[in-house]
Amino acid sequence: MYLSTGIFQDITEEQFKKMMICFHSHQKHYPSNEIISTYGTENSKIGILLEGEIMIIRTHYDGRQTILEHLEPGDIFGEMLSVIPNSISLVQVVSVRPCFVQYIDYQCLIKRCSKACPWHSTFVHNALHLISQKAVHLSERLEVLSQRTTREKLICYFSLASFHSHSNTFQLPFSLSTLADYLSVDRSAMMREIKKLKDDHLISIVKRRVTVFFDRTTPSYLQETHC
Amino acid sequence: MYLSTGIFQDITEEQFKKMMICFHSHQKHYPSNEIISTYGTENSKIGILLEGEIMIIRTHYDGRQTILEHLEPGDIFGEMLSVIPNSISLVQVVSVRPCFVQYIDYQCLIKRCSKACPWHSTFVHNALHLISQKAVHLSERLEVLSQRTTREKLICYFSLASFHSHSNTFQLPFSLSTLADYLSVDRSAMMREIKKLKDDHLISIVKRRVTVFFDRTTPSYLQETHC
DNA sequence: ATAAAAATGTTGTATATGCAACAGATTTTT
DNA sequence: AAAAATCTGTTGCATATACAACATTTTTAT
Repeated sequence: MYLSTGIFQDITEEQFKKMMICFHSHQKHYPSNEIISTYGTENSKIGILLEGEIMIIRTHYDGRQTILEHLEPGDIFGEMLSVIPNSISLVQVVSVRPCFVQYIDYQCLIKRCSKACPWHSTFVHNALHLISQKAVHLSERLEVLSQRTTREKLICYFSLASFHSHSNTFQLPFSLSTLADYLSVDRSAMMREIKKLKDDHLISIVKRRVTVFFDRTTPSYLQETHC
Repeated sequence: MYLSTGIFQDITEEQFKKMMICFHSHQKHYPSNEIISTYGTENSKIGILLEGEIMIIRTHYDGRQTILEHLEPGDIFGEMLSVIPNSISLVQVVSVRPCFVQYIDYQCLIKRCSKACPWHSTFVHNALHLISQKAVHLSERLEVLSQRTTREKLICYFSLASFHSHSNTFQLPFSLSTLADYLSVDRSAMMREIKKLKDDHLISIVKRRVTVFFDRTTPSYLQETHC
C-alpha cells in the first residue's frame, strides 16, 4: 500500500524510497496513545505519518487540553515546520492509534542535496502546500472561535463541516465532549445550545451524524430562537 | 533602502532584482485605506510588501470585522499561499498606509525556472518560513481565543505580547477597540475587565503602552479579583 | 483652526455561559 | 460477562458577557 496524497503527491514510491535513502531517513512504529514527541525539547526532525492517526495537543496549565492538529497519513509534523509557537505551554504529538512514522532531517528538506534529485522540488512544493493547508485549518478554527456566542460557534462549525462534505449531512470527526473542547466552550453549555438548535429545527444529531437544515452558503442562519 | 528580512532574507538587492526580471514581475503603489485585493476573485499572484502596512480583514455578514493578518515590509500575501480558506465570508487585503507591492506569479515561486538561479532555493525557503510564521501567529491567536473568559483572553494576549517584547512593558499594535475585535469580545465588556485588571494591579495602560505585573513565564497569573 | 470621525470610558440590563454535580447510556477494557 | 471508563444529557446557580446607549476625549481630515 502506498499513499499518493499529502507529501507523496506526484511522487512515486520508487522515488520516495530513493529520497529516503539519500536523506538517511528512518522509520519508527508507535502503539496507540503514545507520546511521540514533545515540542520544545529540541527537534530538527520532520515526521511523515505513513499509517495511523496523530493528534497534536496543547495542555494548558490548568489541565485543560486543546487539539491543535489532527493528522492523517501523508501529513507531516515537526517543530521546525510546525504551526505552533514555541510558547510556554506544553505541546505534545500523540498517537491516537498505532502509527508508522518516517523521519527526515529538516535540513534535508530545505537544502538542495548534491545529487539534485528532480523530485526534491515536488517534495518541497508538497511541504509548502501542506503547511498552507494546516494554516487553512487553523484559520477555519479561528473563524469558528471568533464567533461570540456558543450558538454562533456551533452554527459556524456545522456550516464549515457541511461545506466541506458538499452535503447538508456529515459525520462528526470526534465526540461531543471533544467538540466542546474544539469550540472552547463549556460542554454542558454547549449541550444546552445544541438542544435549542434541535428545538429550532436547525439541526439534527443522531449518534455522530449531523444534518443541518439551514443553507450553508447564505448566512441567513442567524435566526432567533422561537421564544 | 533595501530590506533584509522576510522574503529578502539572505538575498541581496542585486539578486532580487534579477529574479524579478526573470519572473516578469511588476510593482504597484497603493494609497492609504485602499482595497488591494479581495480573495475569491481569482488570484494566482503573490504580493510582496516592500513598503507600508497591510491588514488582511474578514468582514462578517453582520458587518463585524476580524483582522486575520497584519503585514509588514518583507511579508508576502496572496490567496495561493494564503492561510485563509476559500470560505464564504469576505476577505480583503487593505492598505493601512501608502504601500509599495511587488507582484510575482505563484508558478514562478514553486516551479524551478530554466535558468536555475541559485537564489531561488533561498527564496522558496524564505516563503516556507514566512508561511510557517504566519501560521504561528494564527496559532497564537488561537491560543488567546481558546481562553474561556475575557479576563483570561486579555491575560493570555498580554502574556504573549510581553513574551515577544522580552519585557514586561510593550506597545499595543492597535487601538483598544481593535483589540476587542482581535479577542473577539464585546468592547465594553473588555473595558470592564481591563478596569478590573488595573484594580488588581496586574496591568497598567498609559495610551498604548501596556505594563504587566505578573510573571509572563509562570502561569500564576490566574489570580482572583480582590472581592 | 474647525469640523468630523474614531476611540475611550462608563453604566444598566437581560441573557448566555461557566461551573458543579448528577444519572443514565455507551463504549472500552479486563 | 463483568467492571471500568468515557460520553451524553440535564439542571441550578452565580457571574460574566453581549448589547445598547451615552458622554467625553483624542485623532484625523478639511
